[in-house]
Formats: sequence, structure tokens, C-alpha cells
Amino acid sequence: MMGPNIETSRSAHVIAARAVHDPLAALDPLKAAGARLSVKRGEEIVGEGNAADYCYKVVSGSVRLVKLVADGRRQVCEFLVAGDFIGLTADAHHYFTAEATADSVLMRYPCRRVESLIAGDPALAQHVHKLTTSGLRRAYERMVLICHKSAQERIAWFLLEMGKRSAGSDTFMLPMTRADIADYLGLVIETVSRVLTQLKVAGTIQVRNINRITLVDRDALEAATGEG
Amino acid sequence: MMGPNIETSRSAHVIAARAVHDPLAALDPLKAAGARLSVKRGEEIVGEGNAADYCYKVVSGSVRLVKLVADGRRQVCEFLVAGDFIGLTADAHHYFTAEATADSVLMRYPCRRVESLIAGDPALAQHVHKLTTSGLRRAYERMVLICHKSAQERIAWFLLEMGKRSAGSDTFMLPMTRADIADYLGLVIETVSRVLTQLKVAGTIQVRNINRITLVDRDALEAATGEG
DNA sequence: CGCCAGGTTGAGAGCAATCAAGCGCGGTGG
DNA sequence: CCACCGCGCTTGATTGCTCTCAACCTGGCG
Repeated sequence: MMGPNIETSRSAHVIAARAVHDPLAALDPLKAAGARLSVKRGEEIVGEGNAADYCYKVVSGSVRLVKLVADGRRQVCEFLVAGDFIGLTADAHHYFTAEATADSVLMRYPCRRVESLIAGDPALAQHVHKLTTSGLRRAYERMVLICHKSAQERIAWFLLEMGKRSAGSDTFMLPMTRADIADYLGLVIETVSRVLTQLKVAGTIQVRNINRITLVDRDALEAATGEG
Repeated sequence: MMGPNIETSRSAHVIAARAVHDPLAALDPLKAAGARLSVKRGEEIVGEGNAADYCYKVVSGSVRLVKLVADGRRQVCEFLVAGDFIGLTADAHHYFTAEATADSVLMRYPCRRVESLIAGDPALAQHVHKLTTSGLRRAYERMVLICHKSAQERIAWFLLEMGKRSAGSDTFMLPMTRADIADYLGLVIETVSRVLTQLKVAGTIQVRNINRITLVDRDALEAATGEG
């Protein structure tokens, strides 16, 4: 844990400078230590309670963070896409299960290596901390959504959110099942299906090939979120 | 801004050693820069969207982190007690409102000072990161609670949680109103009141002076959470 | 061609929200 | 000292949104 410190502190300013453009570029030295792996839809990446030996970066595809409930139900805590990190928990164990919702490619890094890299680079440390607080902010916002919004409002919000992730394109694929969406929004499959049908017949969205969505009327969707 | 850095980097190993007992002892150099302030019940400490100039540590009392919804409702995202931090967000703005649920005492620190201190102390940085991930873990767990548990189960869980905070004592004060509890658990005041009454008549708890709770039958409460 | 997982649609029930009224206690002022 | 007031809490009656249970559909694949 002391070795890497020496090496990274040597060029702290250089790394900080690069960080302006891509803070995570500071993780470049990890390339050699990282393993590229492909996972199929439904495959588990980390299990809740597992030792946090490795953390991951999503290269492509889509990942869900879930918590499993005693009675067999699930809570989808977050959907991750390309660029997102899994398992930078600063703890000895993962507190969630991560599974691919679609065929995905990941980079796997030893947590110890990442941590020592972070320890030697305050700018990187701050960026990683920012990623976590950002996750916390999103979690808080979703609590509002779940506790104070109707099924229609939640799904309208969700579709707009997915739209933003697709670089603003009006047509995009949902890389997860209705069950995933339901468990993410605190609903059941049937309710998700019903609301999507309602939005479809109202002409607000189009649904093709099950998971291909087109946002026809963004204004109507915005209005349906119950915000402003 | 430079003063603390020099002082802390000088004795990094000493601080790391102390950190075993109290990692936040590394914040000691801030004592001089910190201001002690008292806030009354209901008073706002930070407002959502405010510039993150200051962060706070709860010395005594109780604080709620809330998000305000357009229609006037609220979501209580977290309750904080002595020792907890407010506003270590690594961001320019606070993404929640913080208010005292009871008369409280806080220490206020300039964020810049704290950040530079963190930048010079990897062990402290990791500890702060750990605090944030811990908050995220709690948020995820509460999503499970809100989405998959009944009103009875949520309140049973809440009472046990409050019991743990009281050093395991069976009798303790709830430092917040029914409205706070409701907004924390995704319920309404009336439901909280009804369930507390049910637990009272069932002999599971005692309620005295409105907010003084005694856990009479912990086993029954555990069972009522719907876990194991 | 048949299977199966994922999705849709329908009927009905239930839990918590809503609406409404009343209670209890602490504080304040006459 | 007592009457009043107001906030927080309790309790009751009713509504309604979503869940549950159940049947059926659809598309991909061996």
C-alpha cells in the first residue's frame, strides 16, 4: 500500500492537469492490471456480501444494481451504463448484487490497486467521491419519485431519463425488461405494462419490438411527470 | 489554506495511526476554523441549491435531510445525529435541505478548508468516502423498505433502528414529529399514528409523552419487520 | 412445430391515502 | 389562576390507486 504512493506522488500535478479533461484518465496505469470481460444478459457480476476484491467499469451494455429481499422480490437500486463504475465502495464487501441487464463488456480492476492509485492522487480521489455523492443524490431523487409520484408520473420520468442517456435521441432501446423497470420504480410488471400501453394509445410514445421506444410527444411526457 | 496542509502532511503516519481509533481526528486542525452554532427545532441549516461554502458536523440534537417536492410535500432522505456530517458533497451546491428536527448544536467548517485537509490525507479521504458510500447503502436499503414493506413493517423497522441509535436502550425519545417519520418512510401522518396505536394496544411498545417510546417486546417488533 | 420467457390484458381485492372531526398539551395573555 | 389558542396527534369514514390473481398473447429458438 506504500509502494504505489511513491510512484504516483511523483507526478501528482501532471495527473491533476489531465484530470481537467477526464479525471478518470488517472486510472490509465491500471490498464495493464485490468481484465476485459464479457457477460451475458442476466449474468451476475458481483454478489451482495462478496469480498470487494475487484471493482468494475462498464465498457458497453447495461448493468443493474439490485438488492434481493427475503421473500424473493428485488429492488433495482440503479441502472449503470458505459462509463459507470461498480464497487468503489471503500468497504470490504459489496452491499449490492450487480447483474447485466443486457450482454455487456466490463473492465475489471483489483480494488487494492485502484485504492492505492486514489490514495496518491487527491484530484482522482475527489472525482471518485463525486461519483458516489452523485449516486446518493440520484437515490434521494428516486425516493421522492417513489414516495410522491403516481405510476404514470414515475414511468414518464423514467422514459425521459432513458431518453437523456441516449444522447437526446427520440428513439432508443430499453436495455432492460419490464420487471427491471418495475423493480426500479417500485411498481409491478403489470402496472408498467399498463402505463406504457396508456402512453402508447395516447400517442405520447411509440413501442416497437417490445423494447424500442420512440418519444413522440416530449412535452406531454414532461407534463405527465407532474413537475413544473 | 496552506497552513493545515503543511501541518498534516508532516505527520501522515501519526494521523493514520490515530485514524484507527477515530479517523476524523485528522480534522482536529479545523477546530480553530470551525464555528459552533445552535439551531432551534425547525430551523434551516442548509438549503437545497445553496452554494456549498460550509459543511457541518452534528454535535448534539437531530437533523433531517429533506427534498421538497413541487406540490408542497417533502421527502425526508435521512436523519442525522451526533457525529454525522452534512454537506461533504464534493460538489459546488447542496442537493438537499438540512433542518433541525430538535434543538441542536453544530460545528460549521469552510468546505475549502476541509477539502484541502482531505487532499493531503489519503486515510481521511478514504474515511470520508466511506461515510458517503455508507449513506448510499442506507439509501438503497430504505428503497427496499419503501417499495416492498407494509406500513407496519416499515414502522417496526424504524423503531428498532431508533433503538439501536440509543445505545440499545429500550426507552428513548423520538427527536422528530410524526410528519418527519411519515416523510421518511413514505407514509402519511395518519398511517404512522394508526400503526403506533396498533403496536401500543398490542403491547409491543409503550408511548409516553408523545415521543417517549419504550420497546416492550423486541422479538415481536423484529417479527413485524417481515425479515427472517 | 411446440415450447417458453417475457409481455399484455382483465377482474377483483386490499392497503394506505384522503377527507374530516375531535383530542390533548403547552404556552400566552387577561 | 383560568380561559383561550394553536400545533401536533389521534381516530373515523370513505375513496381509489395499485397489487394480486388469472388468462392469454407474442416472438424467438431449438
